[in-house]
Amino acid sequence: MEGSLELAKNTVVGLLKAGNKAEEHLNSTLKAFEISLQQFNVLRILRGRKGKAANLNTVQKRMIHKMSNTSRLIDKLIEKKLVERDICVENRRKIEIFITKKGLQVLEDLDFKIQKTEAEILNPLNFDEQKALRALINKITLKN
Amino acid sequence: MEGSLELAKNTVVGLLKAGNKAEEHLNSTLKAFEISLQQFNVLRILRGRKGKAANLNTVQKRMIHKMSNTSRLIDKLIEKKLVERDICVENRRKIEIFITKKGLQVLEDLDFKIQKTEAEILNPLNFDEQKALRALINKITLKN
DNA sequence: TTATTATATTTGTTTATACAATATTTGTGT
DNA sequence: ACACAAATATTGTATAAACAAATATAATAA
Repeated sequence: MEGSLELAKNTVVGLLKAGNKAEEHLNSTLKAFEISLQQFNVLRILRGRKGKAANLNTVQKRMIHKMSNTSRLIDKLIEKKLVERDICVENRRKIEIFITKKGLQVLEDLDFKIQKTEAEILNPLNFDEQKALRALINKITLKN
Repeated sequence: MEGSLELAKNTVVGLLKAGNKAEEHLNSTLKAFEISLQQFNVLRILRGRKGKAANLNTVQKRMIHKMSNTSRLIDKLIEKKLVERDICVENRRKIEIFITKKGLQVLEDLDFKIQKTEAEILNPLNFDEQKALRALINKITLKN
């Protein structure tokens, strides 16, 4: 019988490698657009809010990486005119971040390419296997 | 019925988040030992060779991250006297990397703590689920 | 009101990473 | 032997990340 320690070790290492491989793959797709995976992810988070503003905290919580310096990431997106930042009037400690039309346009241009990349990453898995994988991963990620 | 595009997107994002979460968890365990996950992983690769030397290429291929600059990572490990580097006599382009006794000792000190961390990461999954996860992940990682 | 604490974001600094360019050695073809 | 290409590792440089400290505002308590 297989040792559970060995299994856990292999599973964790595999998880890290799979995650990194996916990240590299996505980054190489994004490179032509001069946008990082992090930046792309923030744009998608903002688009998902359908016009509603997001403050830094909200964005940070949904980000892939922990990233204590999301401020600077937002700065980059502002430079590129993909998002805008306002000070929140009800609570001047907070900021409100919006995606711009240009940002939405960039996302639209990227959508298909990213879909293709995602499909390539998961290509060795059929539909049911993908569902199984997502379910297992969610168990890990959503706890706590 | 669920769209396969949506499934793929969620699965990939989940994979990235799970990988990063695991990485953060491991890094925080390693932090007390002033060793990074990358460095730890290289040490484990070298230990796995049981005395045989490894050249940079070999190490690189087994690393979690792609890392074009493994040289400098090795430099750090040498500074800490955890590994040694020689020029390969048969092919002077290559180098030979060994783990030192001190390196092995550090790994031994870490083994239990890392096992515990790995167990914590996978804690929401039972044995069979871990096996299923590993199998799915291997399919993704080992292709190509 | 004033001092204290908590919240939200930004900035400084150190370290790590990505990417490209540069050696250095070996292999190949002429 | 020589020129040229391939393999292997290292280094330079720009960008990103981690971590801690600082700033600014708001909430609370005395």
